[in-house]
Parts: sequence; C-alpha cells; structure tokens
Amino acid sequence: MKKGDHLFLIDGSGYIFRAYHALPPLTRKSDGLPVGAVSGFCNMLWKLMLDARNTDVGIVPTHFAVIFDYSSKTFRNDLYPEYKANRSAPPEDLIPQFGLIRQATRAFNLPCIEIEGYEADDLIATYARLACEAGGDTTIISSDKDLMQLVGDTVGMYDPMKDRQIGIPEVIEKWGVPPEKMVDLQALTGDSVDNVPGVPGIGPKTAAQLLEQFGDLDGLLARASEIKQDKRRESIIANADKARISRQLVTLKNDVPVAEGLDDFVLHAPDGPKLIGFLKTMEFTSLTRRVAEATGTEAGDVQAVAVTVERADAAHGPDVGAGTPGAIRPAGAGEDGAADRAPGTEKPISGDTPSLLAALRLESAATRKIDISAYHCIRDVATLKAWVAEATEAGLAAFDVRATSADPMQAELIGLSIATAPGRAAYIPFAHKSGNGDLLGGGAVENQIQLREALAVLKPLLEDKSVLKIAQNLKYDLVIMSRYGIDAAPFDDTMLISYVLDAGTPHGHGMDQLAEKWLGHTPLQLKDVTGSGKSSVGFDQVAIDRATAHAAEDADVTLRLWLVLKPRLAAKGLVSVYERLERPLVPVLARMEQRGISVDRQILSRLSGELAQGAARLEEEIYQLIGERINIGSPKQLGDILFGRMGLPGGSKTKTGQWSTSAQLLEDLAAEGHELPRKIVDWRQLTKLKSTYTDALPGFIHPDTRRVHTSYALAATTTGRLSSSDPNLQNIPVRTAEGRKIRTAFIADKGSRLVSADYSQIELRVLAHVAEIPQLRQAFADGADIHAITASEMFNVPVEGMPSEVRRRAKAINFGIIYGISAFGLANQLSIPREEASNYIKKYFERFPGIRDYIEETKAYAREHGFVETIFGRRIHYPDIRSSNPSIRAFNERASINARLQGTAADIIRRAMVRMDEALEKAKLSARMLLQVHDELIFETVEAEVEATIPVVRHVMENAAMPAVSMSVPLHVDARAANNWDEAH
DNA sequence: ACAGAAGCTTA
DNA sequence: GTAAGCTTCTGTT
Repeated sequence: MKKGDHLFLIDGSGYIFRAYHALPPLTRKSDGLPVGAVSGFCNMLWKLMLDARNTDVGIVPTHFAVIFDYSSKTFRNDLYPEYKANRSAPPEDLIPQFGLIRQATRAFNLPCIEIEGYEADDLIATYARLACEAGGDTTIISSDKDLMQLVGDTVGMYDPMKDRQIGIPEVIEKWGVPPEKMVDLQALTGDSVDNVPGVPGIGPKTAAQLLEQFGDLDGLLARASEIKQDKRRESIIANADKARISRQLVTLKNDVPVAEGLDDFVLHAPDGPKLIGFLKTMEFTSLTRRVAEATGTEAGDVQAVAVTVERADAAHGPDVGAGTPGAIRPAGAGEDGAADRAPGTEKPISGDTPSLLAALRLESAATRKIDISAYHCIRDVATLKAWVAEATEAGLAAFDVRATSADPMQAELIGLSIATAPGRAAYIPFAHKSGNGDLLGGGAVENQIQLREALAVLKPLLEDKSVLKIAQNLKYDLVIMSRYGIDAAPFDDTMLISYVLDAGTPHGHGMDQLAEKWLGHTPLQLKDVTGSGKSSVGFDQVAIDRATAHAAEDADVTLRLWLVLKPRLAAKGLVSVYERLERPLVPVLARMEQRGISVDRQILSRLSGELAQGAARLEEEIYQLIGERINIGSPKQLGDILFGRMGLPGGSKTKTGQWSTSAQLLEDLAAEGHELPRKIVDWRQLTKLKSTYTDALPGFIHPDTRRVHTSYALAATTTGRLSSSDPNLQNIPVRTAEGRKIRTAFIADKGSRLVSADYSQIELRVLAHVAEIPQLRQAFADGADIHAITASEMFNVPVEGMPSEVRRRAKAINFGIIYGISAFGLANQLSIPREEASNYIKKYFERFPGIRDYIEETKAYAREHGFVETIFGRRIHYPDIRSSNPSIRAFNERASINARLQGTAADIIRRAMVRMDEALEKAKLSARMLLQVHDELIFETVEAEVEATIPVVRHVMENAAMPAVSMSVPLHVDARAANNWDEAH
C-alpha cells in the first residue's frame, strides 16, 4: 500500500445484525433457508464494488477487506467478565446466515478476516492504523459508534444503508465530542447492549458537556468535586472505577498481531462465474442478473454451487453472541430505501418484481450519461414522419413543449421536443426567429417546418390511444396544445409520479430537482439559453442548436425519469393513488383553467376608488396622531414610532429584533383604548384589499377570453391539496363585509348563474371517521351542531341555551385537534393562560379518549415509517419526525396529524372533481366546473339548469369517497346559486 | 434584479 | 396549533 491508496474495511459482523433487523423478516430461499441478511450483504457489497469502478463517485478503493468477529470470548472478558454477558443468542433464522455471509465474501473474491480473541472492531483499528502509516486512506463501512473513535484525517466511515459519510464533523454533530474523545464519552455513558457499565445517570449529552468542561475523562475524575449538580457529582465520584474499566473496554486495540497484511487486500475485479454461482444458489434473481450484465457473464451457463449451512441447533459458530449494538429497526432504515435495496426485499424465486425493475432502471439511469450534443433537430416533414413512426412503434414517447410564455393561456408554440429512448431525442422548431434585435424581431429562421404542417403530422401521434405520452408537468403542455386543437392522451406525468412517491421529502418535483436526485445530472437551464434579466431574449430568438440542446435534453431527461420513477409506484403500492387521484385530475384542471371565470372590471375599479379614499382619509388621521408623515406600510418605521418615540406599551420583538406590529398586537392596544392602532389596522385592511385584489385582479383578465384564468398546482402542497396562483383565487376575502365586496366582482355570464357547493366540516367528519369517535359520529349522523355537542360533552351543559362563549371555546378546540393541538396554540387562539388551555385539552381527551389514541397512534406511525397515509393511501413524508430537536419534532408531529385529515379531505374533493364532468354530461347538464377552493367547487351554468345541477353536484361530492372507502360519517354539501360569488357562497 | 422578513388573505 | 400565495419593505447583489 502506498500514498493515495484507499482501503475499504467492512464491519461484516455489524452489517449482519443491522441487515437482519433492517430488512423485512422471513426472506427465504425456496427450500426455506432464511437469507435476508445474506441478500442485504451481497447487495451492499455489489453496490460498493460498482461504485469502486465508477470514477465519478470520488472515493475509489484500491484495497478491500471484510472483517468479522470470531467468537464472543475476547480479551475484554478477562478485563471484565460481565462484558457482553447479557447478550442473548442470536435469532434462530440468523444463525445459518453467519457462515453464508463468509462464503458470500469469498464468492466476491474479497478477503474474509477474523482472528480468535479479537473483535472485528480491533482488527479494523489495526488495519486502519497500518494503512495510515503506509500513507493511505481508510473508509470503514459501518455506522457503529464504537468505531467512531477511529475517525480522523485519513480515516472516515460510510453507512451504506443510509448512504451517509461519517467524518469528524458528523461525529461531533452526533455526539458533541470529536472522535478522539469518543472513548471517554463511551466510558461515561456505558453501553447497556454490550454491558459496559459507564456512570449511572450520565447520558451522551451530559457526558459531552462534562468533557467539554474538564477536557477529558482523567481531568473530570480528578476534579469531580467541582461539579455543581449534587447527584451528578456523587455518581461520578462513586463510579470512577467503573468509568475507568469502561474506558478500557471501549478502547479499540490497534496492534492486533494480524496474519494478513494490507497487500493481501488489493482489490481484484470480481470473478463473474464464481460470484454468479453463489448468487444463483441463494436465488437472488435480480442481483444475479445485474452481476451477469455487469460482468458480461451468461448467467444461464453457470451452475449453482454447493454451500455449507450451519443449522440453527448446531453448536454456535463464530459470531454468535457478538454483534453490533443498536441495530436499527426496520422502520428506522427508512422505507425510502426499500426499492433502492429491492433485491434485499425480494420475494424468493421471483421474476421481474416491480422493486427489481425499479432498481434496475435506477442503476442504468445513473450510469448512462447524458450527451446534449447528440440530439437531433428535425427540419423537414420526412424526418418528422420518421420520428413519429419510431414513437408509434415504441408505444411511448416523452414530449416537451417550447412556447413564448410560462402562462399556457398566453403562450404561442415555438417548438416541441420528443424522446423515444434514453439518449435518443430531437427538437422540432416551428417558429424561431433570427434574433437581430430590431423592433420587428427579425425574420423567420429558414428550414423550419411550418407550425400547421408540423402539428398535422404530430396530432395523430399525440392523440394515438396506443402511444403513451410522457411529460413533466403535463397540464402546461395540455392547455397549450388544447388551444391548438390537440387533445393529447393517454399520458403519464413524471412530476405527479414523483409527488405521489415523495410528497414531503426535501426534494421538490421540478425537472431540475428530479434530474439531480435520480440521474445525478443538471440539465441546461432556460436561463442558460435565453440569458437572464434585461439582456434576456424570448425562446423564439434562441439559436436553433442551443434550443435543440435545451428542449431535447428536457424530453430525454423526462423519459429517463419516467423509466426510473414509474416502476417505483408499483413497488410501493402507490399506483392507485396516482391513477385515481392525480393523473385523471390533469385534464380536469386543464379545462377549468381554460374556462376561467368572469370578473367585472367596473366593480373592481369602483371598489378600488372607494378603498383609495378610505385609506387616504385614514392616512391623514394617522399622520395627525403621530405628527409626521412616515411610511405606514413599513413595519420598521411604524414600530419605531409606536413603541420607540410614542412609547406605547406591550411591544414585543420579532426574531430579527424589530418591534412587532402584528394585527393581533395592535388590536389588543386598540382594545385598551388607544386610538392610533385601530386606525393602522383599518388602513392595512383597506390597502391590502386594494393592492392584492381590486388593483391586481384586472391585470389577470385575459385579452381574448376576457376572463380570469388561474393556474392550479397539483404538486405544490405536501398534503395533497391543490394550490392556486397567478392569480390565487383560493384566498379571495370572505371574512369581513368590506372584503366580501371583492367577491361580488366574480360573476356569471349573462343568462347564467354561479353555483357554489361546499363540504360542511369535512375535516372534522374525516376525524370522526378515522378516529372512530362515537359521539361525533352520532352528532354528524343527526345533523347536529358539532361544536355545541363538543361543548356539551366537555362542560356538561345542555346545547339548548348554551352561551356563545362556551361554544366558541369548543370550536377552537375542534379546530385545534385538526391542526395537531398544543396548549400553546390553543392559549394563543383563545387568549387564555397556557394552563387553562392545557386543562381544556385534558378534559377533551377524557371525554374523547379515541382522539387521544388517534393522535398517539399517528405520531407513533409517523415516527416508525417516516410518513403518514390518508385513507386513500396517499403518503406524506415527515423525514424530520425523529429529529432530536424537540420543537422540530413537535412541529412534524402536529403536521403529520393534520396531514392525515387535510390530505384525506383533499383526496375526497379530488375524487369528486374527477367524476364531476362525466356525471354532468350523463345528466345532460351544461354546467362547467370553474374553481376549487379546498372544500368548495364553483360552477357556472345556464339559469334554466340550476335546479337540476345542484342535486347532481351534491350527489357526486357527498359520495366521492365511495366505493374505495365507505365512511362511517355522512358527508354533507351545501350548495347555492346566484349571480355572483358572494351571494352564491 | 433578487431574497427574506413581515404582514395578511383563504380553507 | 395545519396547509397555501401575494404585496410591500428592506437590504444585498
């Protein structure tokens, strides 16, 4: 070994236990031999060896060895007979796997190292030292904290199950001490799994703090009398000996007399047939196939080999009783790894399982490079027809539209790209201009197929029922193409597939993020080809070769993403969520966006004038009161005046140290009789309504349709709700009379009416259903006042003649439950002390123990799986639910409680929307769905059909959960018709 | 020209 | 206490 070489040391024994516990139990070979841990081990080894040949990865091992424990009896037992004495025998189905894993190691052509009397950790310490002395680097494949003491400048760790590097910073982050102090830390904390005593009452946090204060263990023991906390001081003084012996136990021995030297560990290429022989015997079908592919071996030619199996009832062989403490739980491994490690979870004697397919696709996607210079540009009809034929033959193609605007209602088609296989993609320019920058925009570029001609060739393909069209954020393309008379179908949308798979994970679902995550690739950005800011040009001005690279790459990336992501749906049981709740909603929303809604410019303009007058009047009065003309809209200036110069009481600070001027705070001051805060609150309301609504909305009226076309995002929220933007029509004011006037500007066409239909208390009904609360179910079945019933149960007062304040409090609690209640939040909401809020919650749980159970069960589920599910199977991930930061953890808990309810409600209205158009058509009604506001749908219909439309709409909405779920609580929908949205609501 | 904070609108 | 989007101000690029 020499400088620059890199040694990989696998903690084989640790891995066995971790894999056994992390992987699903009962993975067995056809003859019943349990092989789950062997499978996990082989997959891990194979992945490491692939990485080893992939120079992109950065760390390339030159030396490689797998280290095992030999037996449970080591020199440590001489030091401390109780060491690992409480270790029970390994699980029965793990025993035969110890030997198999050693055989697997040899099948991989890797050295298999174990020495009697020493633990694997000691051998690892020894080899890491030898490598360091030879000038090489070491990576230890393990996440065992016992090994962290070895981490240093030349020694790192890697956790293959979590794909995580562990270096000095990670050790400090996790344990609060640098690696060289890990020994002292472990000496203090001890280890119950290994029966290392430590000092009772000292955990990792305290230990780190003490070591910080006293330097090291010896310093601490010498000056223990200085510790302030009585209990802690006494425990450390009384147990100093235990700490010292613990330190000896956890200190790894780095001078074990080893037989093999580092030169015996030089990494060789795997021997295909030898390895495949073993894998076949194990019936690891997918890994066999992948290894065969990678090594160029014909798997069919290789015979399975004999393996030696130690029976569970035989004498315990090596490894028994020794393992890695803190083996992670199945859930702790993260379900997200499931398909990545698909072969580890595969069923015995399986063919192409979805997980296998997903894993294969991922592997090939990550290895096949993207070459943006290899794309074609289609400039004549004959070539275009050839590509259409190719796509038809393939039965699928990815598309991406290039247009003049991000708003699909305004966008003019410029070109279209198409991909038929990874790396095989083309761009068809129709409307590029030579960008000379003169005002006329230059002339059309030569050698382009005319738009009409190109669409005539493409339309049959786009509408061909036997060709799957794949796009990223398909709704955009669909709206544009629909305006050009094309109704593309059938289709898949990679953005939505990602959303179904990974809602709530840190990565978003945009193409760039998906390409980065799954393909390890950064596509050309639009900015890269159009420029940005002032010097940017329209896409139609981009040179055709640059446009080709950009557009065709997006189609290529989309196709590759589809190959990777689509099989994952089946692997995770999420196909029906995608096919029933996501994909069919795309054309529904595309139609709603295209229809738009009429907004009366005159009404808004009149309102804007009134608001301007009112605001101006208040402005003058405010200036009078404060004596100077500040910018009232500046919270900074306002705060300085109110709480600084004028000295009003009760000012609190925001997190940036500014005075808070929130409405709540100003309201409180107003209630104390101050004149100014009231005026500021009023001024804010008027200016808010003016700027956000009356002034902004007219700008969204489309020049041709003269209606407002919002844009719905299907994949923007974590819970499954839609979001609306440009403009946001889901936050049009309704609470105040002033604000509601905005709604009168949303009108139906002449001779038509707006119909508004909204679910009543849908989230509370979902709660009553999922948490199985008898009183709430009964109340909803009776059509009773749910908040009054809650109050009656809690405070033992009759519903008749109930004071409104009592009902108000119950209502706040009901909403609080939906939001994942906390005493802090409820106290804020009701302006009561935290203790009082806490008592309310306690009382509530006494009356409705099912809700407490539901909340606890949700938290436990989220913690175990890292996600929660709606009743229709939509998954929402909470990766931070296990955070050690209590406030982050609590936030994730509340969010996960809310997500089941909000997400289920969102699923229900999605189901209604998917069915609505067909139901209306079947009833021969011309009503058109225009808007969705979370629990409300707004339709436009001719006056004569209003009466017939309402029952159809109600029926679809009230039965939307069926037949997938038969709810134990009825859904109730209120519906009304009027000339404008204010009166219809 | 853009990003973050503060504030306000909705379900 | 949950989930969003938009506007203004303010400071940085």
